[in-house]
Amino acid sequence: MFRIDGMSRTPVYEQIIEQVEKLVSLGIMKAGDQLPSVRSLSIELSVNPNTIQKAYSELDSKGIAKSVPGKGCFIAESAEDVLKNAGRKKLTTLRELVKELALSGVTKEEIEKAVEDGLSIPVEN
Amino acid sequence: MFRIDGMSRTPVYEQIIEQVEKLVSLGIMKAGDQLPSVRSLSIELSVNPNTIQKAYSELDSKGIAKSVPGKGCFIAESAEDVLKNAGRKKLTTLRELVKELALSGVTKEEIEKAVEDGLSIPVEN
DNA sequence: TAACTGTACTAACACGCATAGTACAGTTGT
DNA sequence: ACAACTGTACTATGCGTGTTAGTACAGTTA
Repeated sequence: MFRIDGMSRTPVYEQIIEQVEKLVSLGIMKAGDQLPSVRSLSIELSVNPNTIQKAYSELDSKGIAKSVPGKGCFIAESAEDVLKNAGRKKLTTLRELVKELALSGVTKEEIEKAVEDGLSIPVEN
Repeated sequence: MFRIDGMSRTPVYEQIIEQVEKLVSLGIMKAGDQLPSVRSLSIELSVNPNTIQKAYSELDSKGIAKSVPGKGCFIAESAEDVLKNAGRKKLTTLRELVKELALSGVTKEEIEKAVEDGLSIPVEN
């Protein structure tokens, strides 16, 4: 269910966070669904339990997951909303990236084509 | 001429690189123009000379600047081309960001508007 | 010659990521 | 009640990287 890229510069715990968010965004996981336990996932990914806990506790802080001692870690009711709002904030990043591309000489057409591609391609991974 | 954000997670030397690239992209600096000396810039930004050197030597590796012992560090002839090609590669980043936004529930219209904004707004900073 | 330039090198420190190990408390099924 | 699971907390350690500090050397220029 999860996959870690050991060569990536982004920390393992962040990779996990991103993947959980992606699963929710894709509708593969919904509010109430249980995430793998800290220990089982740590074994599956061959990482330390503390690393998983860090990811889960951060997901908890964000309002994307809810950890319940003794029971497990579950997707929170607020998850979808949180991600939707986070997405809106990323629009700023998009604006800046487009500006940056335009500055470095990439044509308007190339940019618009890339956007179109991103919008049309349904899903992979 | 340069500004460092100490709170940012991106290393100081990378911030310098980005700003040099931006200056070239904006046409503010052109091939042959001299960058501040390692020592003077280190004082101006209150960072270690080694940090500046790291930035300059990386800019040299990229083909954006050319360091000449005894003389200084200058914008390379190849700078514009290098940045133009780098920009094209960032189109992939753009595609992925758009896909990510679409996934998290941001509408096509919102995305296209952000792109339009990025394309239209002339320049600031 | 003096004052500037880039370059090279070692040592040290700080911080964050990750590991290792242990322990405690709540929940669940038998 | 017990065993087996859950999340949580805490300390200690190792490691990589970014940064600082200090010194030194070589080329350029006035």
